[in-house]
Amino acid sequence: MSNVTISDVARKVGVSESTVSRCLSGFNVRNAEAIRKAIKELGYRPNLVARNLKSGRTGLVALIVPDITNPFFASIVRGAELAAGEDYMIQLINTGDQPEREEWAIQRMMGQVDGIIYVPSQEDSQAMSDIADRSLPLVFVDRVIKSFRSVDSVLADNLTGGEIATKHLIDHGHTKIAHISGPLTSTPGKERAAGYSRALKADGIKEVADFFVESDFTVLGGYQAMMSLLALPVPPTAVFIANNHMTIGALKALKEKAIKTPETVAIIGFDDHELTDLIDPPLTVISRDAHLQGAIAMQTLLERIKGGNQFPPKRIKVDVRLLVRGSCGSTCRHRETSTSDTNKVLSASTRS
Amino acid sequence: MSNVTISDVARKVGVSESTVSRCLSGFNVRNAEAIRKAIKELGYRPNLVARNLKSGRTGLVALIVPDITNPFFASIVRGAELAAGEDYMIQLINTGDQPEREEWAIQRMMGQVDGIIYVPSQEDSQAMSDIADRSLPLVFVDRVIKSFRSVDSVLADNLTGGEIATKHLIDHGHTKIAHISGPLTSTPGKERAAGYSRALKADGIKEVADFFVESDFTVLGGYQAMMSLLALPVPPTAVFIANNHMTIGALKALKEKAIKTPETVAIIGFDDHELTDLIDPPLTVISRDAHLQGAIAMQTLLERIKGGNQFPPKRIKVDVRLLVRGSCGSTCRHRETSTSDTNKVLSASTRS
DNA sequence: AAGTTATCTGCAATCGTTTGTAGCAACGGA
DNA sequence: TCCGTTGCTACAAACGATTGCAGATAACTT
Repeated sequence: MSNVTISDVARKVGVSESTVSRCLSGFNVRNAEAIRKAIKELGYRPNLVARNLKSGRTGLVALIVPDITNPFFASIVRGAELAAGEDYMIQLINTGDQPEREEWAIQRMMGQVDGIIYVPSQEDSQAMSDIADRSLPLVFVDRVIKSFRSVDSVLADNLTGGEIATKHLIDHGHTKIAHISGPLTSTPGKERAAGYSRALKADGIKEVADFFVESDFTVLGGYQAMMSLLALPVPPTAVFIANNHMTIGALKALKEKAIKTPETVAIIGFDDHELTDLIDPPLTVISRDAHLQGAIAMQTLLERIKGGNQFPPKRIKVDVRLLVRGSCGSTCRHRETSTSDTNKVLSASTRS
Repeated sequence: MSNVTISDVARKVGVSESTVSRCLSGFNVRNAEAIRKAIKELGYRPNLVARNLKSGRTGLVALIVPDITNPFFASIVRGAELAAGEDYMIQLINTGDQPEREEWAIQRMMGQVDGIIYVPSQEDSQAMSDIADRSLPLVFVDRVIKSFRSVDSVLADNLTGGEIATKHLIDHGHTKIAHISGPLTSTPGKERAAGYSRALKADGIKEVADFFVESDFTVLGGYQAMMSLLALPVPPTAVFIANNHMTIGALKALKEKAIKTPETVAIIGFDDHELTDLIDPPLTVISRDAHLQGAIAMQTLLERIKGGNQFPPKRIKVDVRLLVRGSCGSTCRHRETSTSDTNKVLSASTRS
């Protein structure tokens, strides 16, 4: 109960409320000492809600993500928080990839936050019609909604990632290369699949329809997809899997079938994990700096909050790199390939 | 910019602001239809900040955790969010286990949220003096601050967990059993270590000072602790490790030294992980339902927000269970041992 | 000492809602 | 016909802070 107000303090000291207020905001005030004493004695804390009403800003930023339990999104959130500093607090919402919940969240957040960082589930969501009208600052992360071309976004270089991953498998002599993709209605699902196709085409390998399985970015989906690949008359000898959850599912399938990796089936995943180098064999993956991605998103949002629409929409792509471990049959020596070095600058300022 | 206010709507329809307000809160109003139409046309959304100022509540609950990147805390947050429903939103703060940041967070949250769910880093934190004065509802999760005996808390049954873990190693014939513990200044660190000691004592095994390494719940700490154990003249044949991060570090150490698990050193961890059954060997752990723990915490907090101090402080303990996999030398058949089944229903597990 | 600044103070309006109170009309029962 | 009830409505006062403005006091200047 925040029952002690600024007027209690004022009364106790014998000055007006405005004097106390000014004292708090750093102005020179005659009885500053007495005021500070009274504040301490009464245990007064300014009511931020009232302050915000007057100032028109809330100091809150909404972070709408599919599932904080996914370490990748957790890192994004962490990075965003670090970049927010002390001025902005984070309001977290998990959507579970349910469009209705996303819509609800957006509606609820409007008028309550100063801006939104949003990882939408589908490229054709309708949840956003209002947000544009009311010009609430918004940044897409990891995925975008197609109809909002003029909104800032911070994506990974998925196309290049998919390409590098597939090329890596080709370089190991594979030609029967499958892809377990995410939903093609989502940005990363679509782009990584495009990278896969492009790499195959570049090496003149014909795409086999059976080798392309569209799944749903979940553990179960990855499991089922891998099972269906293994059941093919001519199964693939290598699989590129489009995200971390599906990779886990696929590995469970391989383990269940007692199929050897990388001897029988080589595996390359997308997005790293704390434990990827402890599993057997250590997993080769395409990785990116999720912290950085979250930090850039927050930074962009804050600029937008401050600057309004002064500058044109940004479309930022974060680097992707190949972490070679054991699951494609390479040596375990870590080799890293990076798409470019353009955003190392931000990296330096946002790291803990 | 939330520039369209309730008075714009009122003016457009030709009624007073209060009529619009009442219409929004479900009262019978003559021009209800016209009002709804005007709201839609103008794109009016009530300013929640103003509403909150009047009502005195914010609809916000702070969740202060050490690190959302730890899947265990992520699950707690997720569980808490689900239990919050649509009435309360979550404000997330990562402290990185830094006491100053915890204190800052608490100060900042007061007067901004209706309640706090808090995972403190140390049992003797000073951050909390104000919170008690101002009787802001509070629930501790996973860890407590000693000087606040009269605050609700939702802990795991760490003592039993440590006991079961150690007993499991004893049952496999081990006598040279080490423990890598968390900080003894934290609740789970202390209690799990106590469980370890109790189990050894129960079987008449003498505690060896060298086999008890106090670490810090981090990956690096676990790595170093395991290294020091391996460097002993007589190294242990089994190790109970007090949390997931340290277990990862310890496994890296074992892998680096090419030491076989469970043949040379058996390992049992605390807290499960998505990938624990994919690593080699699959990891035997003590586990608990983090989702549930978060959900109970939120539920308790909401009761406290509604009911004030009507009921005495709750100290809830969540069950712990043993997941037997391969890292202690058992068969891979999943066996589960649970401390009890009392808290399948949320409200059933209250202990004084 | 008088005039001019500079510095501080209190009053009152304001942010956008909600809500108690009193007024007003319509309606029905006697 | 008159009065009591019902059902809405508008007015205005909150909620707890910030801030423009004008007045008051102090501090200089000459």
